[in-house]
Amino acid sequence: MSRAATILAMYEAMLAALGPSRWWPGDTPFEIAVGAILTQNTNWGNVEKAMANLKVRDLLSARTMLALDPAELAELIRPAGYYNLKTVRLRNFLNFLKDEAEFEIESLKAHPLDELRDKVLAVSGIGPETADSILLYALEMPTFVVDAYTHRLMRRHGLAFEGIDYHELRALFMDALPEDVALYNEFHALIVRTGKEWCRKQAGLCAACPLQPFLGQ
DNA sequence: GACCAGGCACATC
DNA sequence: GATGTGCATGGT
Repeated sequence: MSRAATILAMYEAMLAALGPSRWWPGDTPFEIAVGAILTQNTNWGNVEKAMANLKVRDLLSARTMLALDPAELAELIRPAGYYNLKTVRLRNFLNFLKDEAEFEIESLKAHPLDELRDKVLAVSGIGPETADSILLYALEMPTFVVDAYTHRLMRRHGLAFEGIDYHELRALFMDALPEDVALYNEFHALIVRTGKEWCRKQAGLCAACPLQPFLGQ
């Protein structure tokens, strides 16, 4: 089987085992973008606590959050960890939304994908995974999200060389798959869900993992 | 108490 | 250009 065919077959296997994901967890494009920043190297459960702090105070809008005292914002997002750092990163992104979109995140959709991706990546604190998460899940633009689970999965299955970087791994998926927002969305979600369930950092591969049959291909 | 979780920027060599 | 380090909470 070609690598592209294997990748598609792995997708089908994960989908059959887990069912559709309905990602990203978040009600609005702005909420999704905030979650993408807060979840950097952090358990999603902690992010939910921070999001709840913002939501219950009705602060979940770009204009409102930028007007907040940074120290207050930091206290609200504290459960998400790295809260001082993430306060700076969030504010960098909020200023970007103000300058580039007059606080209307969805207006960013008017930009061509590659151009917008470069602009978002230029925001300090937004790296490739966060940028792609925002573009794919908040703005529904066709870019593939690579994360630690994706690296681990592809390495363990011998589908990517050791030390492959973000850009190369993203290209590997985008070359193998048709350009399809819904497919990219579901694929990344399934990789994360599969990783959480069966493929933690130090765990061996579990026989029950839907991807077990693909080992060694 | 150690390890882990949907990264990123920056320092240093 | 590669490698190391700081950032921090909460669950297992």
